[in-house]
Amino acid sequence: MAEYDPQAIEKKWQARWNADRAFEADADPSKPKYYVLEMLPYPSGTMHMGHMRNYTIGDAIARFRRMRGFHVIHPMGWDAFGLPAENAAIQRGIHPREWTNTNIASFKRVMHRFGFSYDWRREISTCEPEYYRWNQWFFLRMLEKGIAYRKRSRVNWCPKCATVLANEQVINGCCWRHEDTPVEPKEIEQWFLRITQYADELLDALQQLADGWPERVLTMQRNWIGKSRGTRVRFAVEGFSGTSIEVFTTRVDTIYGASGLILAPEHPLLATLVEGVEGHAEIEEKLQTLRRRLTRAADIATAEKEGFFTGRYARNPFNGEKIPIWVGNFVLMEYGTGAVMCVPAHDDRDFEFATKYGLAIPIVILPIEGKPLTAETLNASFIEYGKLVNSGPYTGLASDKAIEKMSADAEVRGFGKGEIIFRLKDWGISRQRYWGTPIPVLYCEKCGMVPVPDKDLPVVLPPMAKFSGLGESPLASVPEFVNVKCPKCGGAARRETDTMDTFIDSSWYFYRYADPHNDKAPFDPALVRYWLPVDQYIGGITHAILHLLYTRFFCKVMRDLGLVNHNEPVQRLFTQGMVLKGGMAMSKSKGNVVGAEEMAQQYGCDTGRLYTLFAAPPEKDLEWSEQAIEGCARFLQRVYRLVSKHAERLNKVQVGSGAAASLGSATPKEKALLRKAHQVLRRVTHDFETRWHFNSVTALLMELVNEIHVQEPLEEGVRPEIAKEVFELLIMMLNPMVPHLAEELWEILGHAPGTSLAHAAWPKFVPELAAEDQVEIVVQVNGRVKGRMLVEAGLDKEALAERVLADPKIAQLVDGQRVVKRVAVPDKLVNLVVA
RNA sequence: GCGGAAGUGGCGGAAUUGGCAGACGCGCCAGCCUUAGGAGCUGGUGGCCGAAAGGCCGUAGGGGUUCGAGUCCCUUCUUCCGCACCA
Repeated sequence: MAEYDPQAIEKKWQARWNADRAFEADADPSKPKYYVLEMLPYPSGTMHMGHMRNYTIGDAIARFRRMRGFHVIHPMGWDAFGLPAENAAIQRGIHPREWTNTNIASFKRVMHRFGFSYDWRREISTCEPEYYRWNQWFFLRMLEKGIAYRKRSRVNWCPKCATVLANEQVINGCCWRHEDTPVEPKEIEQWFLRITQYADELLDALQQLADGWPERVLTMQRNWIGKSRGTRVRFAVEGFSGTSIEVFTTRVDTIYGASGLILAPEHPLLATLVEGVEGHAEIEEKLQTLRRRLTRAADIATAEKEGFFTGRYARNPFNGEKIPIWVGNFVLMEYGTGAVMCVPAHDDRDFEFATKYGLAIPIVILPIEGKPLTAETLNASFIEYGKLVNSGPYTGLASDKAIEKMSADAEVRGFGKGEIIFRLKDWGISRQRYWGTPIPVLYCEKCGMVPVPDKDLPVVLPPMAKFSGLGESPLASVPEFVNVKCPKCGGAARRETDTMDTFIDSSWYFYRYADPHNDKAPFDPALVRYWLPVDQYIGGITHAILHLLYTRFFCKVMRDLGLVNHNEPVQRLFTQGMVLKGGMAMSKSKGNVVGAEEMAQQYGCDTGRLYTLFAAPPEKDLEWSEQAIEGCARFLQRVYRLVSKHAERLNKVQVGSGAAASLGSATPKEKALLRKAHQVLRRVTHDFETRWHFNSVTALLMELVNEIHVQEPLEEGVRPEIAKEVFELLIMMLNPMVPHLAEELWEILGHAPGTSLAHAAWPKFVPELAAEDQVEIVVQVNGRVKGRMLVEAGLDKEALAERVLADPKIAQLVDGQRVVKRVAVPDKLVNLVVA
């Protein structure tokens, strides 16, 4: 008998699928569609089993859905722009395109080697002009709508390289190539996308995603958007008529307790304020120190609070009180107004600051219940809502009422208003890098900023010979690229030399899959209407915030452009766990990778697929074990041997009428086999449809195989058509997970050569076949298991209790005791409560 | 600090709605087969007591609801993850 030869089998079936175009599907409104999407990879390094887990899960789902009769779109592509390609160019002298394309070729080879059921006609690569021209097109549309705009913003600057560094190139506050050189902040003009315009909608729509997205992803997005309701209040500065400082607070009810204002060290007003103040030079120096610490400290959050008095005072607009203006390292310029009021009695941070620097700590909120606060007993701030005291006309109000009233009053009196602010900031997309999408605008001496007309798209990334990693945006060093004529006036103009953040590429790529070769538009809306939104997205938790927020934002922009008619791009999201080796995520630098190709070489990809599905539920991390994988290899061998052994007897037999019809005449062995097979089928189908616990699915299939072994020899007491039906059930259930072996066994069992299982109909669960004739009833006395007995299945509560009590052995258990209560659960148990 | 997830044998992990805890696999033990085994097959494998029958204990700790709790409620502890001086 032939042994299981995964290498030969896998090669054979991959060639067959390829020849049959088995996984190609075109839009067909008469059929239900299903969009399974795995996050597109950044092609870098070698593929390891950590990568493969993602695709294996997606492939199992795609294959299952096909068998369920869906028209499945399952595409793959490459997130091909990015910094590592450019770094490789700098370090090894390879062009980024060459480096990237080599990696893509290698990734693709491995994916083919694993037999993933992709429709390769839809493959995209984001670094090709055919793709990124549409990034440019979207950018121009956003420019028209005022969503894209320019403003000055801070970047990391390495003085030695004389270049801008990406965040990833900053290590411990220093340049990645000059580890002793601190990065300096530098302000340059950059492009932004107004994602904040959609902040409210991005937040609110999370509710609709509650069913299909993991709770923690929703929470992370919610926190990232960070909606906060509060009040903006303007404090006039003493001695500067017309100059005021605005603060944002969520607790305007505590404002009578403000004993100071604290500004962020970068606050723009500071320069004016401290000018001419006594000890000005000293103050300037302190400011410089604080600012430097802010840029350098890796752990700002845990840093001790530091600050100093500016020498100036402001007036609390509510009570006219004069309060000192301070600078504090813990006040963030990026959030709110970059200035806070200091209410030590009712804010932890202010309390710490005030205690350190001796600011007053007036109490203005008292707890509703419990002991009132006094200055003597106050050893920490009281931050909860309560009742106002010492607050002028607001004294006696509850916090929530006071906030409402005081915000309204501030507006009436003209020094503030209620406001909602977000933590979310606009998306800075300018990158001073080469390997990305050129931003399609130019700057004309006469006309200023001019968008590149649509007809001139794409703005093609010029080939570059040298990558020094020095200087500003690399594109600035290519005169043929930079120097152009203004499309408006024909005069001299120069191109924008920055490229786009690569998150743009991944924000809409899965729309392009629906219509990947369209050269008139990013996609045909009709095709997108059919295929989108994505039914199931699968990827790592690492993208829980940025990618998934940006893609939601893009969807809403496309909707407002009239390109799509849905509000959310992804209906269900699944975040799979990582693959660990030695407790750590696989990575080349840690030297703990299990290469996908090596793995396929040693065991075959089906074994690798099965192991990644079996070793842990898909959402949990999975520790790679060389020992445990042997178990999966053994199981597949066992299945192969089992089917081969019976093939000769079974492969001429027709299965068709179905076993259900002949149930009445079935032998005990046949009944046992069919029962197990259908019990397993019921649970496997449920798992494939809802929660994808492939580990449990695999265990069930192992149980079925064990049951078949128990019923051996099948030649005695099992008709071939029944045996064959059971084998077919097993093979079809295996197909989504180990498709190559399943196809081979299908053929061995007598199906015409090349009859692919890819579109075979998923077997139908037959309840009568799964039903037990007899069930073992657990008999409990006072909740403790005391015995078991076999009864016919389906007895109702009363009948079951009667049957159990009629049994002499059971009667003995409660002999002489009074049964005060009988609890019966049909087909499960009887609990006798005795006094 | 805030938010999220989770704690079950030596290990990975099972356990639809509250109903036999430990399925399935790894490892380990014993046996069979074999010239040999890092192959295959059979049986065993939560702890304690017991020759056995059987009994007691057991899902991080404590308490509760219930005829019955890994599952529900309260509480304490631990671990992992995310955000983190967000005013």
